[in-house]
Amino acid sequence: MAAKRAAAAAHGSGETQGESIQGSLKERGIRLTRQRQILLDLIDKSGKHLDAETLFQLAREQDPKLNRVTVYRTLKMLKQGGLVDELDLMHLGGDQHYYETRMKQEHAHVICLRCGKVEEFFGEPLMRLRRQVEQNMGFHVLIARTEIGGYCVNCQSQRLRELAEVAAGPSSEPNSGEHIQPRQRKG
Amino acid sequence: MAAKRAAAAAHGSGETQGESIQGSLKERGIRLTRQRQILLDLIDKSGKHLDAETLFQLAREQDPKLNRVTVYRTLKMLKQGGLVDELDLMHLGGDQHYYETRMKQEHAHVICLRCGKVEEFFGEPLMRLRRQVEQNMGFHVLIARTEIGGYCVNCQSQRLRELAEVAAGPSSEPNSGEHIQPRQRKG
DNA sequence: TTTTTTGCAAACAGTTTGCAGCACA
DNA sequence: TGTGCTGCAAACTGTTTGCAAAAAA
Repeated sequence: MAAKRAAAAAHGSGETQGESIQGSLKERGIRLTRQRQILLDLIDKSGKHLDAETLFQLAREQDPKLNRVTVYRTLKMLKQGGLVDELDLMHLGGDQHYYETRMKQEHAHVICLRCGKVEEFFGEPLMRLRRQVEQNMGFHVLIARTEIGGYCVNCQSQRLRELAEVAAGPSSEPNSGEHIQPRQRKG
Repeated sequence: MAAKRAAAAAHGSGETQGESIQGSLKERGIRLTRQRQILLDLIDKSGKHLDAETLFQLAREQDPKLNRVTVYRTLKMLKQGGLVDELDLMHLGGDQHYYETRMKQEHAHVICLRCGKVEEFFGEPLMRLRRQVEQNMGFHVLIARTEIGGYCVNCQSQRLRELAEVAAGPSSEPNSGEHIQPRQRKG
């Protein structure tokens, strides 16, 4: 996988939460091209965590000429501008990155290592953690990322069921919601 | 060839964690080859977060024939065996992964995006978070990873100083401790 | 001897770069 | 109309795989 430089970009820390990504870009004098419009729309609307390739596939449905490279460049721009956050989601689906708009409240990502379901956890421990790091270490926090891997409720009971009826085939009905699929290489 | 040395004895790091990695492996019936011995020693001793390439370079000093692939395979094995944790450290140094032994207490990694210093934060918010995720969501947590990016105390004052004396050259004395260097590509 | 494990070369995934031409402000 | 943006091809990084030879148990 490729290397990317995690440039210490100037994330405007106390930013006004109400603005759309599009608005923010315009303010920064960044051109709002057709391609970018498509990509921003997708990122903005899709509640899911998209990776570059998925985003590319979706974008191509609207503009078949749109190039993969443009997706990467746009994502990089948004990341450096502090408009999207980059996630790894425990690398369950491979080594690609996932993106979400940065407008939301701070949260952890809770990933089921069995079914790939991704849930978000909001709560005071996260604020507390941030505050403590800032106070105890004098650190100025710009980005915080928490990812938790394990087994979701469904998969836990699922597993018990499977252990019980050893002979039966897989009858698992996956949870609703967002899932990333554990990736396996060729071979 | 150099015989195997039961290195479990003396590791100068004052931690008597109970089990050594080597011990755990033996229990699992995994062969303790010369190469693995070297790699395990390095991972165990080095307090730092090593990536595969660095580990490879260090290992090669002891055994010039040792191959990069062996490093990856060993790391994969250790990861799957739950003996080491895989970190991203905010991708500051690129997209490679970093590794640390899993024996320690749960902690967050706090990375300065300017000087690359990596510090560890231990504290109750982390336990609290884990507990809440388990209780509120019925989730069974296996791995938790928190990475925080921002500016360390030194770099904050450093920045002020730089803004003040615009003309002067870089006089920054980096912090002591572990640093990863923000990487830039060719070109 | 039997079963792993290694080394080597080559493939692979995800991402980035260089450059000529196109398009937005 | 000029500067920024796009598409294309090709490079690049980090990692994995297939297979024969080497080394543990």
